[in-house]
Amino acid sequence: MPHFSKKLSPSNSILPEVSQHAGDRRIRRSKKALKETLIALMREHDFKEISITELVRRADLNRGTFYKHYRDMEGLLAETVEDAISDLIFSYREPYQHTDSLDLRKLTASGVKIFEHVHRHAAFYTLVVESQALPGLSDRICEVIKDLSLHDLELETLNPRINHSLYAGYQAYAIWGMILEWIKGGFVHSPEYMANQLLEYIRNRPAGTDIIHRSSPR
Amino acid sequence: MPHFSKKLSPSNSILPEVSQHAGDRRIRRSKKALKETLIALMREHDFKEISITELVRRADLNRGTFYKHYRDMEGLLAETVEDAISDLIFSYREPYQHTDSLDLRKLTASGVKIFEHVHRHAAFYTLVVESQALPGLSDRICEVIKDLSLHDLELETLNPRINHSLYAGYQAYAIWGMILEWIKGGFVHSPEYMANQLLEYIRNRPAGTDIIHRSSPR
DNA sequence: CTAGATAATGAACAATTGTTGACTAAGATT
DNA sequence: AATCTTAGTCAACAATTGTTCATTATCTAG
Repeated sequence: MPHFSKKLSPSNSILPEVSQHAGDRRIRRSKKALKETLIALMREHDFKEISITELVRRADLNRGTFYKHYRDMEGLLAETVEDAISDLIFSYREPYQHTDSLDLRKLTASGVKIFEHVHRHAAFYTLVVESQALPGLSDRICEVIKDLSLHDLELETLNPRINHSLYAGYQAYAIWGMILEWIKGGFVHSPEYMANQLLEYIRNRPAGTDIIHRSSPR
Repeated sequence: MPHFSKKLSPSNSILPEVSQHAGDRRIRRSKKALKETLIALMREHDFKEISITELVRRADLNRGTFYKHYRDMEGLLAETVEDAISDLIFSYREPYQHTDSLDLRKLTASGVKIFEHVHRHAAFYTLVVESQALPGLSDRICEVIKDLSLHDLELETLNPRINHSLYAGYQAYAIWGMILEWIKGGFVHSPEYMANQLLEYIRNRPAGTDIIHRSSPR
């Protein structure tokens, strides 16, 4: 392991540690340095204020190195986000080995995994969301959630009156909406609480929505 | 009903025609020119490619004029989006005069108005969403939907196990998820269809979500 | 209509951006 | 270990950005 500057934490634990699939060690080193420095700078200034010149100066890299790998600042942030996404996808796929045939369990198991993923990278998500910077972060994440949950739900949703792609968008963004509230609230709830809430929202409908089937409760 | 086919309409009907509350006519003129030119340029290049220099050249304004009103390109786009938001808020508030006490009606009446708003500005929403540019457009719109629907739903949602702010985020982003699918699909559905789908999603739960209470229906 | 206010202009300015080419250093492959 | 490949460096470049200032044009208040 080569020399790290002692200024900040020696290993930046915010970064999801992915996209190390580049063959060349030099590329890995440079990209990692750029991502870590970006995160560090985002803790000090708004994303908008960070200049590429300052970034590479802090990362102790030549400016040309940045442009060799990224088109612009958004490109770097996008790849940093993509690293988190990879972990999300991995986390999401996992629980399916040990689910039984109950659709509800499947859905909430997925939900739990998503919430756990976000919670694991809480510092990262907080930073990115609060930095206004989101280069389509919401959209990218929802795209993933949508694809993943569409894959599950379209087979289960028997009601022929329901438009599947619209419903997938509905569900995916709904979950993301919960996550945003969670983030903005500073993660005061546990991932399990979040999953239980999701379950609650799907299972129980707000007052007045069950007009048609309402009967006397015991 | 916006006209799509023609290349460049003489008066750019995409712009929601708001934020004209600035007292000085010169400011109104400049801002309007900048917004219209921005829209025009976004039909040609990606948002990222548009330079302020080119913008003001096309708008026949001095570059200093731009900086007098906006911090940067995102600022201009943000205000353009804000104009649409104003119309959304207005549209949303409207239907509440003639709703009865049924919460479901209230909710779908709100939904209808939101869908109608988006449909009215279809060209605008398509442009902004497809331009990747969204300076937090999703977030801004959902913020509005959330505030508006939270105002309605928190009083109606009797279930004490439901976290209201989380639920508001859930509902707001869910609607936005539907809208995004709608936009990306090229508005093949009518606003009424969208509202009916929303109703369907809230009223009917997907198969398997009613496990616990499932018993012989009677 | 006049006078004060201020938006718009035009010109400078340092700084940053995005790109290029020649050169050096490091890693991958046999 | 030798060598082919390519990442990283350095310097230069035009272009754009963001800012300032004096001047002119236009608006609003009275």
